[in-house]
Amino acid sequence: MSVSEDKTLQAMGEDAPVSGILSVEKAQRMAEFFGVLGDPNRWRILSALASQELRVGELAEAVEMSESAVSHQLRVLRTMRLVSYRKRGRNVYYCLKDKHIFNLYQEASEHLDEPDDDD
Amino acid sequence: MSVSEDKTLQAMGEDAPVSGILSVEKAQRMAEFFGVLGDPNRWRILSALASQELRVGELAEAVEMSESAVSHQLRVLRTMRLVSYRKRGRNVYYCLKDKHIFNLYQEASEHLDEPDDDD
DNA sequence: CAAACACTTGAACATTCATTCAGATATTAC
DNA sequence: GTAATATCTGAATGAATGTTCAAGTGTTTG
Repeated sequence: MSVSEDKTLQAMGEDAPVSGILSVEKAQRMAEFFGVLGDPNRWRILSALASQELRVGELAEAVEMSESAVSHQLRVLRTMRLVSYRKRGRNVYYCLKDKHIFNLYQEASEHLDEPDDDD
Repeated sequence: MSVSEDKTLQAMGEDAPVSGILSVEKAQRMAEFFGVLGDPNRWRILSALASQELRVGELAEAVEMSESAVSHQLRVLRTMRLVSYRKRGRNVYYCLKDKHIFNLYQEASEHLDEPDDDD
């Protein structure tokens, strides 16, 4: 990326100075990331991992999904670096990778809890 | 990552005290909201509105989409209360509804820009 | 009034995506 | 070694989703 780094409100449009529109590439990356958070079962998995490290089997039982389905979703979450894991024997323990997920959750919650001023 | 002393962390699991898992309903609402942000064209629309209020036609031209497609997406964004609008004559002006979108963008950017410590 | 304009809506189509199911890999137990 | 356990993977199926196209509102202009 040739342009300066983004930290603020202005950052959103700095890729296209004239119209202030996100570049297709950046928009794509944003969409991919948020799309991963666009599934209820993935949120349940993430929330389960918020309190403790869990094995795949425990995770499957906790969120009431098949182990296969959980494994598939964990791969997606791994790809987006939302979870990390460590292998011990034939078990694999997963946990949240960083704190961004909490901030995103909080920000979304605030938005969803906001009253409808006007519509 | 550490578990205690983070109230946002606790909030994520407060619906299900035992296992700390988000309720199906809450997970569903989260997924619906983030799912809306899981499309590149919607991000381009939002970024276009970040700098200025725009009509549907202008928006369509700016993001290089058909007016119909833009209108469809604006309905989705309206449903999630991410944009608001005002009618003037036969024109409809759209703008961003609140600042949460900026915080979400920034948080996601930080996450995406993070180096891969381990994998 | 009719025509042009701005925007919205509904159905159809193509694509994407999450789960299931069967099988594969890898580790531990006997 | 074989059996059992834990997880992963690939193909297939069904559901969800975004765009296009055509038609539908509502508003302004001549």
